[in-house]
Amino acid sequence: MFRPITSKVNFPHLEKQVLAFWKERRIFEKSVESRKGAIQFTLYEGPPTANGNPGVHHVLSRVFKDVIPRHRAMKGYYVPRKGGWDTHGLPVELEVEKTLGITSKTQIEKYGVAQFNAHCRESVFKYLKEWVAMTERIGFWLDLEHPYITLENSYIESCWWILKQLWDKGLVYLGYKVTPHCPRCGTSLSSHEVALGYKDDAEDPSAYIKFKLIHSSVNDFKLSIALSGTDKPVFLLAWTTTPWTLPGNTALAVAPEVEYTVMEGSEEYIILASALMDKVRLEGYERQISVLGKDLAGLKYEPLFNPHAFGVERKNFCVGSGQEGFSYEMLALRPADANLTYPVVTADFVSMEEGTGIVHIAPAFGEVDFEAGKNMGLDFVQPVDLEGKVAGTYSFAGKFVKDADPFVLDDLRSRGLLYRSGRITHTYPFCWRCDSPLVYYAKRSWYIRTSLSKEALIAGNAEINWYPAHIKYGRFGDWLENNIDWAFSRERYWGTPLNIWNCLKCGNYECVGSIEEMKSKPDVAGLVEPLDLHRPFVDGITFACSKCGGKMGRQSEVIDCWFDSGAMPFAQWHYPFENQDKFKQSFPADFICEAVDQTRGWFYSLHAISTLLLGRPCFRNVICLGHILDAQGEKMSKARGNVVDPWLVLDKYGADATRWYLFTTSPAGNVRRFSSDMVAEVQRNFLLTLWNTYSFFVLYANIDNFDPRAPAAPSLTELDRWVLSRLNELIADVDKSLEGYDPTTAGRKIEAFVEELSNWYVRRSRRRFWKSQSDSDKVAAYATLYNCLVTLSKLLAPLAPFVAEDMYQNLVCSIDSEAVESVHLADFPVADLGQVDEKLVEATSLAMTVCSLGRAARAKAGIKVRQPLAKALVLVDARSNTAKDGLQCLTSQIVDELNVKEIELIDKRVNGDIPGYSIAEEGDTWVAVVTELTPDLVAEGIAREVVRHLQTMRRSAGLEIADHIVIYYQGGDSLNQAMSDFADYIKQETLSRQLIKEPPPAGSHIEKYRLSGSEVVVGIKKEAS
RNA sequence: GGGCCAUUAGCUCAGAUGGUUAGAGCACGGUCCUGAUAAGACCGGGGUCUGUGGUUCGAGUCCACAAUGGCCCA
Repeated sequence: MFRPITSKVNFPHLEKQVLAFWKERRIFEKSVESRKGAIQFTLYEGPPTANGNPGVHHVLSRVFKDVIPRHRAMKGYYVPRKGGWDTHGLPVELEVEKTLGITSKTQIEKYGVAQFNAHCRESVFKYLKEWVAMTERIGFWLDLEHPYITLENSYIESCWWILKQLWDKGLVYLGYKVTPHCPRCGTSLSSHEVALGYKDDAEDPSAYIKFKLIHSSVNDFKLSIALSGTDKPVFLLAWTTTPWTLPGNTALAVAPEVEYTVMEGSEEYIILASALMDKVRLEGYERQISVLGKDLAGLKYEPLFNPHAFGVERKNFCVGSGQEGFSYEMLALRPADANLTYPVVTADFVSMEEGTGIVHIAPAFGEVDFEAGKNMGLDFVQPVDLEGKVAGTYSFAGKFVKDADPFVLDDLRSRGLLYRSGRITHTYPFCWRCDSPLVYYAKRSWYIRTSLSKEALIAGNAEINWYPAHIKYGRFGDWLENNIDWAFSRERYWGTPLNIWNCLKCGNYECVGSIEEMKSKPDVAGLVEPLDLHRPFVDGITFACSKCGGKMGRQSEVIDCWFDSGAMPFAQWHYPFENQDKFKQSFPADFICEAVDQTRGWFYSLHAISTLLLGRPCFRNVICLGHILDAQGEKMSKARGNVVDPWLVLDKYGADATRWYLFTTSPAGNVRRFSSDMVAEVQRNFLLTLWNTYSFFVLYANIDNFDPRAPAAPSLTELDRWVLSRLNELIADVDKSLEGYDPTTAGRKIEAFVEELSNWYVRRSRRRFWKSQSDSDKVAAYATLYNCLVTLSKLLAPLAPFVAEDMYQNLVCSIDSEAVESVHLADFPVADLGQVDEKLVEATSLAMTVCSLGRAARAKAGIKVRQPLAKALVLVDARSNTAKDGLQCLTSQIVDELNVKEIELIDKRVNGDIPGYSIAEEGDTWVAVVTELTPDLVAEGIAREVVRHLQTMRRSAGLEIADHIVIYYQGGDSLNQAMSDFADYIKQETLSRQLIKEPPPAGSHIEKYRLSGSEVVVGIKKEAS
């Protein structure tokens, strides 16, 4: 006996039982351990940043992370799955700042770093609970009992080791980086934060500035001819929206191959790009000559503000060097120079879209400017402090930069250096917290020299399979092609502390690669036991400089948390300090999976660290998921209030429905809209169809005491052979799709099969299950359907693990004590291609079309299917004998389905209407049904009508399917005729022993209705058994 | 401003390598079927395949440009 199945299933309830079963029997652990010794298949878990409650998008990535390993485990691989948690980083700090009501670094330091970090640690563990609960509920099998946690000393130590390796290879250096800086908060913002604060309607000055050329620097022939013998000053015209940056100007840039024009006015010459003359609208000037941008290169001009005259330092870029090849960028002080000039340079970033074609460069502000300054050895002048106030002795000194703008312009105007000024609205970033305009500011930062390994990064990427494929040479490939060094230090508190110490006496830098190394340094002091490798505790650790014996203190920065997560292939095992074997077995990963935003996040940090350290990639296959939007296509955000809580969906529809929806509704890489209505649809359309097929089987198999262990009856019908053919095709398709990291196609194929299984195989087989004699045909039907359902449970297991488990437990474990105790411990099905009969599949598909047309033909004539008809004429592709032959074998199925006495396959098309026939056609297929009814056919129709009523009555009387009844009836001639002519048929169909032509006795279930124009009374009574 | 992806019915999605009349599910209206079904069948309404050019005998499909949305970066 199988456990009886109700058709009214509650999936969330069922899933909780399955979860309890897995937990109690430790099925996950067994699914891993039972394959020990087999080839390993490795998943790297991209650690979730545990700084908030998990959302639907986290469910998405976690179910995709789950399905592939489940499949591989069933295929016989050893698939350990180590969980992990990303616990460091700015997001965690921000969350804590919010709860503490703190908004700046100064406040954090005042509050106390130790206490602040203690909050961070606590905050992270608070969310871990939520994450564990969600992970378990959705059936993501992951070892959460032994996860790696990035805040643990062992993890940090591995990170230190990695950095030391890179240090020893000369890949770590100190440089400058232009970062978006909030002058009010006094801190840099991450790119993510900057993205939060762009405003499209920021209003700023739009000023055209005149830079006075040093006449003697003109060496171009054309230019010198044009300007010879004149005393009129020559100006280069540049445009800016940030006048406050002008004191930092140290160069002007032109586009080398673009034409520039010298315009002559009454008092002066002005040079600008020819293409922009109309936009700038110089009035009262005449065109003199034209030259190319490169002809202007090398010209010198007078600074607008000579920094030396205003008490501001002038520096330039150079390279310093330290211990063992360690080098760093530095800015060296330049001597005061009253006759200072700045150069005109060429650059490819000069745009002809706006401005004058001559770009003002201030290397202290703006990344492009800074890079230009570094590459071309320009001067560096920083006239603004970190609070955004102008330094020095300018007339506008002490003012906030934006407030200084009008004063800068006034100053220039008074000296005749402002050509024109106005206002402009454009896009500009503001601090998302305090709304201050951001200032791009060059700051010191530690770098990893990834650009040196660009070729290796690109070569490694060639070995990785990306799903979808376009990421490989698209978003990720482009990112690698444009690789720049990784600025990995952060001036923050909660993170892996930077393991670089600096000698306060001689300036020497040393990188510490392990706890032991640190402890064994000469004169080490400040160690606090138990050791906590976080700030502020590591900040106090000092030791003696290996060069001069001076005191070394730690650089105060922490390491970018992307470095933490990218280090996980090593650090999750505390490699190389422990677990060297485990590391080797699990490197590289076969599979990783995250959303597309990780191309520059985790995908990159993994790839960069692995390539720099070992020269090869650390993952072979990667599914790169699209993002989830709300039902309207809007991004989900707390501010919009459109975030879907995954628990609502999980509680209402269950994890299988949610998983199935996420797998099948659109390809993994697509952006997708999430709506719980769609999850409901998946449940109705797929899961319930599957469930009903399963419960149908159990219902009848129990009535007939079907035993799948009995020797199979080999008398398979065409219908059985068809469904087994489809089943084996399905096995091959699903296996291939999952091997190819495509759960979407796998799920869709299963859906199509379940639809056919339910609506063709079971529909067409009902009579075989229902008939009273237990012959070999019936056994064949049971065996076939059983085979389909058991196989389905295994095919479903990776995708919908809960319902698969329930089916397997009931269909297999309940009757076979030898069977493995869970479907997830079973072997994945292997297709038997010998059972695939393509011709039969094709013929059946044709038969389905014929039935569909036959029903249409009946509908046109207004004849219900219950009314038998004498004959249907069928014409299939006239040229194809195979189609006709194939159909010939299936006529019994068509006869049944169309309720006709006979099918005639004809060879020639009949054109036009034929009297007495109703016709429907589609493509090459043509079906006509005879509409004429004989008295016999009418009587049979009535009999079927009666049966249908009786069946409904049985159900509404609450009888069991196998209960026997007695029938009482009264009615007109047509009823009497049908009851006597078709007595056997009626008795068999309705399980009745007697048909009694009398009024129903008391206690019968009675119905009155009209049949063929006369009133009938029918009663049924359960027969005492 | 740059890059990548997407755009097919009211909604969610299919539509190798270009080839008859562009499909499915949901939703809607009607009819039918049914002792597994919360389902199913048939019919119907609903499409300038985002737009504009181009290549071709032929374009939803290939190319260019544009629009809208999303993501990443400025």
